[in-house]
Formats: sequence, C-alpha cells, structure tokens
Amino acid sequence: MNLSVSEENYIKSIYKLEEGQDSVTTNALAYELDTKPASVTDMAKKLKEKKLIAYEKYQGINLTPEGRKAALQIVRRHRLWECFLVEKLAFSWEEVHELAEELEHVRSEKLTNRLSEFLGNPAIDPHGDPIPDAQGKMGKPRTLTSLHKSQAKRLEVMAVSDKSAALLEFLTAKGIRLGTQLDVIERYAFDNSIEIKIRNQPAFTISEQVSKNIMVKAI
Amino acid sequence: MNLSVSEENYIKSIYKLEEGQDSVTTNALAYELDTKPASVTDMAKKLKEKKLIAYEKYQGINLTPEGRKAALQIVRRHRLWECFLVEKLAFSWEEVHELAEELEHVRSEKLTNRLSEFLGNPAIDPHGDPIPDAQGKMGKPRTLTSLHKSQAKRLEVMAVSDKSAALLEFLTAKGIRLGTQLDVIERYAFDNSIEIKIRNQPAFTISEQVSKNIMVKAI
DNA sequence: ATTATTATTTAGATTTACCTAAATATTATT
DNA sequence: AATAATATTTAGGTAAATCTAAATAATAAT
Ligand SMILES: [Mn+2]
Ligand SMILES: [Mn+2]
Ligand SMILES: [Mn+2]
Ligand SMILES: [Mn+2]
Repeated sequence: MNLSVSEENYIKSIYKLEEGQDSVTTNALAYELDTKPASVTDMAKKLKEKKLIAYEKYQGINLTPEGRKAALQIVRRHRLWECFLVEKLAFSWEEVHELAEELEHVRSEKLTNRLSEFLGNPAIDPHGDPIPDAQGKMGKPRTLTSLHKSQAKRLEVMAVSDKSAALLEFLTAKGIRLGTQLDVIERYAFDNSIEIKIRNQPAFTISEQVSKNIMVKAI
Repeated sequence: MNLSVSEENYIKSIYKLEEGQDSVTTNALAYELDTKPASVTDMAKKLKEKKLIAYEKYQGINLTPEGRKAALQIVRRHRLWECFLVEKLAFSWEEVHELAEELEHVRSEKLTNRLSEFLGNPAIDPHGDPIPDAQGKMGKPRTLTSLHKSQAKRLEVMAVSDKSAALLEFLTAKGIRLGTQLDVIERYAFDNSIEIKIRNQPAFTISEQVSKNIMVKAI
C-alpha cells in the first residue's frame, strides 16, 4: 500500500483520535489536521476505497486492522526520529515534534529498523509515549492518569499528552520533565488549579489546562 | 523563499547539470528528473517567477545567485544525510542516494547544522563529493579527472560521478571504493576498456562506461 | 412534534505538478 | 537556401488535495 504524505497524516491523526472514543468525527479530524470538514469527507472516501478505514456517511471513521497497522508504522517512525533528535542531536523536547512530523514520512523499513537499533531500541519517546516495535507492538497499554484526575499525593511525571511547544516550554521553565517527582500540596476546587512542589524548590500553582496534560503515576 | 519538494528537486538538478555547461537544456533536465520536456517548461516559468533561475524561451536555464544558494543548501543536506546513513547506520554507498533524496527535503537549518556537527563536520560524502558548509562554501573546486581521461599509471579513487546502485554495486564487487589505489596496466583503443590492478589482486578489465565514472587523482 | 442548532456532505473551484499531442523554433544536413 | 531532424513550447487535460458556499442530515431545545 503506497500512501501519500497527506494520507499518512490522516491515518496517524485518526489513530490518535480513536483512542478512547469508539469512532472519529469529521469535525474532530478537521480540527486536528488544521483543515476543513469538507476536505476530511473527501479524504475519508479515498481512505475507505483503500480499505484503511471503515466509513459510512454520517457514521464517523474507524481504522481497519490494515489502517491501524499502517498508523503504528508511522507512529514508530515519528517517535524514533524524536528520540534521535533529542538524544543524538541535543534538541529539546519542544522542538522535535515538528521535525518528526516530516521525517516520519520517509518510508523505509530498513532505515527505521537501523535507526531504532542505533538508538538502542528505545521503548519511549521524549514525551513519554511508547514506541511500537517493528511488528507494531507497543510495550504496555500505559495505564496512566493525568495529574488533573489523579488522587495520589506523591507522583512521577511519565508523559505529556499535549506536544505543543507552548506547553513543553512552560513545563521546562517550571522544572517539570519526564521522571520529575512532585508532591501535590493543594487542590483548589474553584478553578481546579493545583499547588505542587518539586523536592527542594518552593511550591507553585498550575492551571487545569496544564495538569490535564501531565500524565503521572503514583509513587 | 518557500520551495516545494518538486521545486527543490528541479533546483538541485539544474545545479548538477550546470556544471561545466554554460546553460541547462530543457531535454537534459527532463531526462535527469525522469519527466517530460513540457513539464520542465512549466516549471521553468515558475522558477523564473521566483527569481531562482534565469530563463528565456529557447535559451536554456541558469541558476541565479539566489537559486545557486538554495541548491547548495539542498546538496548540503543530501550529502550530510548520506554520511549519516553510511557512518552511523551502516548503510552501503549504493543504498544511501535514494534515501537522501527524501531526507534532503526536511528544511531546518538547525537540524542540518546539528547533524553536520554530530558527524564531525565531514567535508566529503560517501561518493567522494564535497559537502558545502552552512554558508554554501565547498572546500576546493575538486579538480579531478576521470579514470577514462587520466594519463597517470598509478591512481587513487577520489569520487564516483554516477550514483546508481548498479555502478556502485559493481565497483564494490570489484573491490573498488573511495581511497582504493590502482595501477593502469593497459588501455585498449578498440573499445576504450582499461586493464587495472589493485595491489595483490589479479588484474581485470573495466569498460569505458565504468572508467568514465571513476574520478581519480594521480599518486 | 416542531424548530433551531450543529455536523456532515455535496457541488463547484483552485492550485500544483504532471501528461499527450500539436505547433513552432532552432539546428543540422543536403 | 531549402529541407530535414531535433528541441522546445503551447494548448488543453488529468489527478490530488485543498477550499467556499450551499444543501442536507442528525441532534438538541423548546
Ligand atoms: Mn507528518
Ligand atoms: Mn512524541
Ligand atoms: Mn529529492
Ligand atoms: Mn552522494
């Protein structure tokens, strides 16, 4: 199956939006891909033709097993390149997503597998997301909670769900990165902000928008 | 100046074909890019509009200074990725051109410069071609002769002008790679074939097509 | 059950990068 | 210089991936 860059971007976004939801909506996909619903409908017809998605008018979109397989390969390439950029070229985590968005479209199994090997077959990317192996298998389903929902008092940052430079730069400025351990001091019901504290540093407060995007596990 | 992948491929090919020649012909460019002359004419108009080439109907094509600057950046990226693939991912020299043909289109100065640094700022690529620096400067103009034309008896292989897997695989099979030193035993006028010998190995004969593409310097 | 709102699809264009076939220009050959 | 051969351009189309505006369907609110 030979996919265009555009088709690959659609497949990857569908894969991302499918998580949790039982099907992906035309509008949601348009928003995710920064395009218009009419364009999504056009592409949906094409991807259905190629048997990568299940799609019926007004019924939403789902990946077929083939589509999912394709998506996992793209995700694999994306995350491996992110690792490469961070670990080998000293990029910071907020810079790599954009670049990986392009590098992921170089389709060569040999390149992908050699790159993985070169990086020591990493299992997670710089944002804490798991990297599918050559067969498309990902370690564990990662049953992480967002800091926003977690009830625990002592936590470790395991991943970040929003990959925008804006959020990642903010987190870096506040000293929050993967593996950072923190204590929840207080939760304010009024605006759902949370006061947290990192080891010897003074406590500070983060908004709900931020805490929603920090994935943690209790320690 | 924001160039499409297609525009970049044209610019790079024009740069390549301009070497020696005083201008690039529509047909030559079509052949190089595996497309049709009519398509070249279309693109020529567009690139002229963008001031990357000088072009007048029936007069051939030349890069403007801007066009040349753009070309050198693309060539830089192409050759750096080739180095990466060979030196870090253990690809062989006949496999890397195709992959670099795609990787070269990821436009990020930061990425390019970090990659160069990571590789130790290499000056030549796996085919012996010089790598432009961040400013587009290339070491020396490389005044190499082809084995076909050279008069010397004892030579060192400095570069290969044809990057097809077919030639590169042949050379590898014969034990010829960059830096290989060889003696010319005999030149046969009939078909311009050349009998050569590599150190302790038995002599063998190569055709004119092959010797034309091996760039050497006398030692 | 209507009506309003929101979501989705269709119709019809546009842009980019190609193509083929035909026309025209340039260059080479008698 | 006239003709033949070759090179280049133009005219007119196609396919992919977008878009806007209008039509239709689904859902929510009265
Ligand atoms: Mn992408
Ligand atoms: Mn990531
Ligand atoms: Mn290319
Ligand atoms: Mn090369």
